[in-house]
Amino acid sequence: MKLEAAKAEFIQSWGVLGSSWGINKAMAQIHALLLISPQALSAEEVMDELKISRGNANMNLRALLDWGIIQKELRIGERKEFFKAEKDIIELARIITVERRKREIEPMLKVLTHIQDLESQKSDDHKEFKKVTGDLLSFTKKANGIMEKFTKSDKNWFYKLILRV
Amino acid sequence: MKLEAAKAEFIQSWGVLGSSWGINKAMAQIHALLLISPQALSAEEVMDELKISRGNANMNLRALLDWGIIQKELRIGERKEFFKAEKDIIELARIITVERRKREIEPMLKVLTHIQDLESQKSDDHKEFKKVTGDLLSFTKKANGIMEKFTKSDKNWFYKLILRV
DNA sequence: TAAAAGTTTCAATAAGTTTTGAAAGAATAA
DNA sequence: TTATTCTTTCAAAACTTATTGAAACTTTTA
Repeated sequence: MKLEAAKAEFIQSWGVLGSSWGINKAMAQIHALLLISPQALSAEEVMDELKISRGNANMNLRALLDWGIIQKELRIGERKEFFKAEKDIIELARIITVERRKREIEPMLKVLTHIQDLESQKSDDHKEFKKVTGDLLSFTKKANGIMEKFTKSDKNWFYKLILRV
Repeated sequence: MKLEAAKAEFIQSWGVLGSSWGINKAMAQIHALLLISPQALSAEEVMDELKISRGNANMNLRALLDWGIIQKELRIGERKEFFKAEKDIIELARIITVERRKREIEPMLKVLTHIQDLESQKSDDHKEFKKVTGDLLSFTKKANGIMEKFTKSDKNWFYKLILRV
């Protein structure tokens, strides 16, 4: 397989896979492109490589910056901004875990905690509701704990975990 | 807080949260409704409770069946089909893990494995590409292994893991 | 067999999301 | 200051996905 073909396949697939995680195609493809690029790229270069518009590139580069998985690079003597991706996969996983915990797990914990505070009643409905949402809350707390641990531990924690699991 | 209000909040929030995981609102809400319902519900009842159309209810009930997180229940003497959700949260997590591994991790492993087979070259581009996609592959394999372990272990594995982590 | 009770399908429409490209805004250089 | 280079914004268009509701289909009952 030729390098160019492999790159194209990687970028395309990243776009498709991204969708199943609720990440839009352009965002996933920009990320893939920056991941495999040895140097930081300008917005212009991203647009050209992926054949997307200026607005689209700008918007999704900002979203990636916002997630913290790419960074701006400024070069002295150059007016343009360049963008480079976090290449350390464990660090990437860590950042994504931090963000998903913040954006998805925390709101879930908030809702589940809020609805625990129920006027007492002894109907089946009430019992079932308490039981299921209580179980869900306790499970979510545990998953949350593992995620937090992972994000706060050193780089090898994950690999050590695998050996033990 | 009154039970009815808590139920409504849970169902609404499940719908919203679902979206961030790429699950459509109706599907997430039907799941939430069945989760907290002590008895199995008919398509009719789901439509009424959630104010959605017959087609929508049917389509999303089938999607949930397809995921394996709800089941049909047939009652003797009744022509209607009833639907009930898996209530055991660990079992629910297990099923979701099995499916996501199949639908998301496996295609990713396939792509990453496929693009490893590269014509040799010694450009920076080539080196960076091999390194990043190789790292990604090795990380994904490890994550895949953990997921597989979880799905094949007994119910307490997850809780035991938490104590050790 | 016909009627009744239910389920499934699907074309049309609605709703939501992404993308574009032109215009406005900033920052630097001349 | 003005021109130049780059970034950001945003309304419109394109595209995608979800939803509806009527019609077709299936199964059971009488």
